[in-house]
Amino acid sequence: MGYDHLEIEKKWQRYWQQNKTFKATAKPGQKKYYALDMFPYPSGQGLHVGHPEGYTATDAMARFKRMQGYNVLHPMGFDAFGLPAEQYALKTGHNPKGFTNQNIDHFRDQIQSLGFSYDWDREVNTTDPKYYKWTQWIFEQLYKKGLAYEDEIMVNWAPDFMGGTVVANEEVIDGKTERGGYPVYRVPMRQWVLKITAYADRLIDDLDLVDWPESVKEMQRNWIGRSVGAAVYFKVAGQEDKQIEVFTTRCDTLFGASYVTLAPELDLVDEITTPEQKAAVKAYQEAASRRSDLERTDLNKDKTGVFTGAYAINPVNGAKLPIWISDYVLASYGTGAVMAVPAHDERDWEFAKKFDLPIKRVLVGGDLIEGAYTGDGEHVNSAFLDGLTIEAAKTKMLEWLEANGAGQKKVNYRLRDWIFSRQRYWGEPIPVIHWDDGTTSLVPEDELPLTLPDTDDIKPSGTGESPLANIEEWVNVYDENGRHGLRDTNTMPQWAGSSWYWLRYTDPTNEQAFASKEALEYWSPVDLYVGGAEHAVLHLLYARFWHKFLYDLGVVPTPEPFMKLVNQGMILGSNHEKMSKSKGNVVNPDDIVAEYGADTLRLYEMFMGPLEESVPWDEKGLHGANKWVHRVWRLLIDENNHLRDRVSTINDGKLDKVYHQTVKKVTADYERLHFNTAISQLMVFVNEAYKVDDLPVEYMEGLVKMISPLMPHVAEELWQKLGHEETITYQAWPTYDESKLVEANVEMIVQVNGKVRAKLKMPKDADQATAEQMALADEHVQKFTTGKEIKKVIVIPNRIVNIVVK
RNA sequence: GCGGAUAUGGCGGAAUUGGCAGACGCGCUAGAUUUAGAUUCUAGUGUCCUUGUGACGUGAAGGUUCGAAUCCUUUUAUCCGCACCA
Repeated sequence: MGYDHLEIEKKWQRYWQQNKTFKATAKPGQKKYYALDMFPYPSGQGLHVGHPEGYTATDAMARFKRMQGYNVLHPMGFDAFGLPAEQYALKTGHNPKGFTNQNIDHFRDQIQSLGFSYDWDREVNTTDPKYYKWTQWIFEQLYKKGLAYEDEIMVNWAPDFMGGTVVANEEVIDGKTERGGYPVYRVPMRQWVLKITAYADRLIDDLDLVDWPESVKEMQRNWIGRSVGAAVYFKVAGQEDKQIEVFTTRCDTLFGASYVTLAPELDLVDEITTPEQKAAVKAYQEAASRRSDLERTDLNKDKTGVFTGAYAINPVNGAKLPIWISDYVLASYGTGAVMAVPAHDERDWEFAKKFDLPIKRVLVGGDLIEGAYTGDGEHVNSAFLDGLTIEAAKTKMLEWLEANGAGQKKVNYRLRDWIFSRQRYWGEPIPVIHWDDGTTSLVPEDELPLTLPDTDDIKPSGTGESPLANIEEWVNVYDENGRHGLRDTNTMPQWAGSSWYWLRYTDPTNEQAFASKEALEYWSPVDLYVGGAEHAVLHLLYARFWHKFLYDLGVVPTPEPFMKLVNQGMILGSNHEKMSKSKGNVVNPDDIVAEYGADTLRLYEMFMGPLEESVPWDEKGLHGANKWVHRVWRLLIDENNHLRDRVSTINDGKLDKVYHQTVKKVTADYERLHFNTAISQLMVFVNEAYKVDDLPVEYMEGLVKMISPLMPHVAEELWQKLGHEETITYQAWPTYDESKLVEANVEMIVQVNGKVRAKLKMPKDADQATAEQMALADEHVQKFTTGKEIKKVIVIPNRIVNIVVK
């Protein structure tokens, strides 16, 4: 009878649960390690093989760190507000709560079947009022600090989506909703907005504090899009009370400005347009407003625009510049106005060519017939800037602008404030009351959580408001003086609950605070955070924003939440394509666990390749992983399920070197999350162990410990068979002896002109002369050296001898 | 268009500092065990040829170096992100 995964995995999962083996308790004085997974949205489809990849990596780290003496926090929870549940509710007329909780139970069962060492007493669920009480509390603190405000803004209105809802910019793809593909229109609406832009600089600068993939940092920097430049003020000729503020990163080219361009949507356009141009401007504005963003960018190779009839005065030389409108200038970026320098900006150059506007060179270099010159060079035709290069000219121009009140240094961001309201039922209600007298107030903190009304009557309101608007007994409120008001019917976006959950895990049942100061100080920050690359910007930016806000309030101890971030790669279908139902290449982890066991799945997913890379699923590879699980078992256990006689205290020394090498490599590789190479080293060790007669019990215990982070069930069972009663979870990690790795003789490579010609045993640390002499004396080497002049001999001790001949 | 990443046998991948390219696994070939299959065990497995003590070989082309998968320049392909951001 061999290894029976069904019986053994169930046995140890039960043991861990009954003994609360992984319960984490803050122990001041003991070093801690916080290993975190991005918590899942519990979809109706259940777990996907992609989920266990990241989960196994953090779990292996958690188990490894426990054995190294760390007090480990390794929690799991559910990000359970979200669209599918709401859609289900609208379709079936049931409350999404029951459906969501069912899905959570299913997910939890699936996750538990994989043997992860989570402390389930710390499970969080974003839809639990005890949890979202604190999501609402954080919103209220933002409101009190002026970082949550209502504004009439252009939003993405999707009237056919969910009975009409507003979606965030990032949820719009090619003018359609990311989910469902419904058309999106830009309309003004009153929305809750969070002032994430107030944190723009710190969100960029503090990226230097964390150990994250460079690609993610770069994406965040680009998303925030900080650009340093200048605001320059242009007076409108003949209307001296009117001023146009432009933003430029190239104030050094101000002498080369030949016209000014405004976004067609600007109010100022109507004020300055001359009567003769009114009709043309009006027509252009209408045409532009009808074009979607897509048409204004992707599809638009050709520049369009209309002259307003008005002129602006260049503050630096008094030149009269025509004012145009064009949709290549975006109202949403900067001030919606640019000074056009066609000689040194490609867009301006194209526009000037098309409308035959003057192109004035102010920098030496390039050919202005061909296109704009954007490189560096000496300035010309620029009065006090002549002879300077770009950087020096910028500084000097800024000084001039400031001294003359014509402009100043300015920083601009691409990042916009975060539209925070959704017109949905299944989200955290925004705890705000709008009174009939026009005032607005927060739901008092001691009345939180403001819970969702428990109703099956969830229908679109039809007005653009959420289904909550239909529920009169919830919406209508009266204060102690009988004053009537209406609750805000907006709910928060799904990002809200996930913007602080790692803090809640540190103290998940606290009713006085979102977490105690002691718990936060002990467990913060998260040491390792693993999740998909799709969250590189949004989740991670919002999470950092909230964390920093709480840091400023003095309620969390670190400026950044996640010290090390790793994006696991995708597991592709066996056809190298992304797994999807329509392609029929989806693998269900339940089937793998049933057939091969969780240990095999875990081992295979970690052996497939580097954690960060996307790798195709391979049934044969999975089978190979299973073979190795059995191979380890058989190494130690005989056909009668007893420990083999070969495992004893006898050590003939044959495994010394490879064992110590293995401990060294596996320890270092686990530390770097290089599980695939750690596993390959363990395979090498097992292969060697099969070749010898005596298996020292010390080494076998070391082996079982080293496989335990990856294959915990089989490791527990083997540990028990080795005669131990306690779980392997808290056993000390094996150590290695550096002296066992070195031998008296080393093999040195002898090259002639860089080509390997011999491999010679030499005494360790043989000096240069000895090594050279031995190499030259070698018979085979001589075949390549005789009759040739030896120019040089390079000796790298204990490694290589390279003989250069001619 | 801009930015980032990747490219190594039939496949997944390894090579921590510029020092034996292809560890480990899959697959394949041959043999052993087995009634047979599965399993297990042993040996072999980059390409080429004149089978050697050989030549070539890390997307392509150059370069630096005694020595390059690794460093530099150019280039191609794929993936990801952004995209008239002034």
